[in-house]
Amino acid sequence: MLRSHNCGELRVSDVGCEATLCGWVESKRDHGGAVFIDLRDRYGVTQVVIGPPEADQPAIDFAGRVGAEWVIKAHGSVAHRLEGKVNEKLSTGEIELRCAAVEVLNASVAPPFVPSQPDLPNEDLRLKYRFLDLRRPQMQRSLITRSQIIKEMRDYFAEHDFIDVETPILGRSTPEGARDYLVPSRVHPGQFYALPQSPQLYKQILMVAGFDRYVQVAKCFRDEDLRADRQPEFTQLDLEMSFVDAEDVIAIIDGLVDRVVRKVLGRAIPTPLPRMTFEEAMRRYGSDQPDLRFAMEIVDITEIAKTVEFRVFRATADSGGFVRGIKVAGQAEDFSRRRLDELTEFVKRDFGARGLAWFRVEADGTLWSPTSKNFTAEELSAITAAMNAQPGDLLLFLADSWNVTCRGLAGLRKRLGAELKLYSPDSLHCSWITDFPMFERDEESGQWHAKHHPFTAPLAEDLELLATDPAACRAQAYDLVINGSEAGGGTIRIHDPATQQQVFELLGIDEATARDRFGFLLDALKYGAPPHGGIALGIDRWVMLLAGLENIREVIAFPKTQKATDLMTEAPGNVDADQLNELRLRTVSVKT
RNA sequence: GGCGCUGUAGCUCAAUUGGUUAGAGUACCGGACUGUCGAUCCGGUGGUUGCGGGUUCGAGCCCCGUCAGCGUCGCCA
Repeated sequence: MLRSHNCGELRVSDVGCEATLCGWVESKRDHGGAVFIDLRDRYGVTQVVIGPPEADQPAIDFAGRVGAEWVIKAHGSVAHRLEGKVNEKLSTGEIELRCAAVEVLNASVAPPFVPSQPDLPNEDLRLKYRFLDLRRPQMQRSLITRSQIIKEMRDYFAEHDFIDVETPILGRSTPEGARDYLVPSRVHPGQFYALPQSPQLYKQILMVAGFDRYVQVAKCFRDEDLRADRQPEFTQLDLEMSFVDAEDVIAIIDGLVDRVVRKVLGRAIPTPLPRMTFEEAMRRYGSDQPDLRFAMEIVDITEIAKTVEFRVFRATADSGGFVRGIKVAGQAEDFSRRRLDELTEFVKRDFGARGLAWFRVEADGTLWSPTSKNFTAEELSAITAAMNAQPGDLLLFLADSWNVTCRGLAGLRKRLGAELKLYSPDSLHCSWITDFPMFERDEESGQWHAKHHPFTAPLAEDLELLATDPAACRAQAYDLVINGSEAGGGTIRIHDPATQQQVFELLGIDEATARDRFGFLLDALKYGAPPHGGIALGIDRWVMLLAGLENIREVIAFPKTQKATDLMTEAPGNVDADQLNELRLRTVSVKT
């Protein structure tokens, strides 16, 4: 090692010792006759002093010429700082390293920004110079937290008899699901591998093979548009277990959550984690990933709406729609017309709502709204009672289809929760959402789609509904939700060929297609497949949520932009004509 | 693909209603300085206001297009 200590460990107890430090020049204070350098590495910052009596003037002048982000080595003796010169901001602030000279290991050109800069540079600049951005203590903390979380996961599963098995990155494209990233085959011109959206099929095969408990930190790829919490390549903690039901998988993950939160955050989270069915989540929060850090539950006033004059409510309720709303406690005064117009625009634009009805609860407990003249006093007080509204509250209602009221109110809830700071930044709420529907119906084509994936087993008591009422058929599926974000999801799988066949038929996957795309799984299921199930956890999201960050790029060393490019490497890029020829590929331009 | 926000010196930002030569801090360069820790002091370099077009006597500011980053809807079994 070029160093004897790191830049975060020297203390008063080391005073008098010799030490050699290596690191980056975080800042330099040049007094002509003495130079102070804050030397930074992953572990911290230590002040290095080059001045008399240790250093002669040429050495001091030399030290004065080092610049920001130069890499230097400093050898000297650890000394108490002078009386009253302790720096409270540094863990090493009671001491300094007094050196006769510094050695430059590598100079740096003037960086476009420095890691210690208080205002973050624009994100495109951070991504282009990621090697500088990653020097920032915040980024180092995030990636260290990520490493710790993964370490705890691996330890936990190793202790529970899980076997880590790697599965291929070059696989084959399967129908349904997200858009695949494709890799052309040179050996088989015109044919393509697909990068895995998840190791789903492989892990089921591993169960058939008798591995019993499988785990993997798996890179996954989905060619869909990005979001603040979504990257085209991401990492899952993927696992699968044999001879289990949903309770067993949930129990294992409860234990994992407890351990990771305890070991990494030093906090306790009560387990078993609370659970809620899909139906309840949609009814109370309008979302299958509700943010349970705050209440603001949805209230259904459709029955009241059926009796009122107000056409928007009445017509919706009478034609099978729903009138549902939320209460924004104590905010009647703080929401101007303009702000309410903004919310109206928001639910129209983002969720296709026809409008937003709102009421203020006046001091005397009566409701006021631009449309309140369309209601009788009795109707208004019925609404007040249903919403359990108090003077000063603001009531927001959507009158629409079930789906639009769910999505719109969930959107409002999420937005208002953040804007009004209805939860503390460090609150952590984990819960399970269970009993998802097996299928969703495409509203236009009427085609059924698997809500999770086509290998998901129905609840035993709903098995008959497969044939009679697919919409009502619930799945043995469970999602882990952390702070309103989907942090994991899994299912018990179908291990019976007849049921699998039935599901494929419903999904419109004919036998030939099924055989072509995943015949190997169907074959495997015939050779003694144990009942099995599992789950995949979104590691990037776990880290983001546990670190209290709002963006997944903050926990990924080299993330992609919203247009799926890497600003540092400039991927994707062009390739040589030779490479394309070898693959029998040609690009075509498409007029837009 | 739709909607929205942002783009001014290397970096972070300012610039009144559309009005003089686009400013500040920091970084950088030169100089001074022995106890600083956002060092300080003196001096200096640095601008096609993302790009293209338009309106106007006059555009950083208004309009259209375009590029990039971000947020979001669609999409994400």
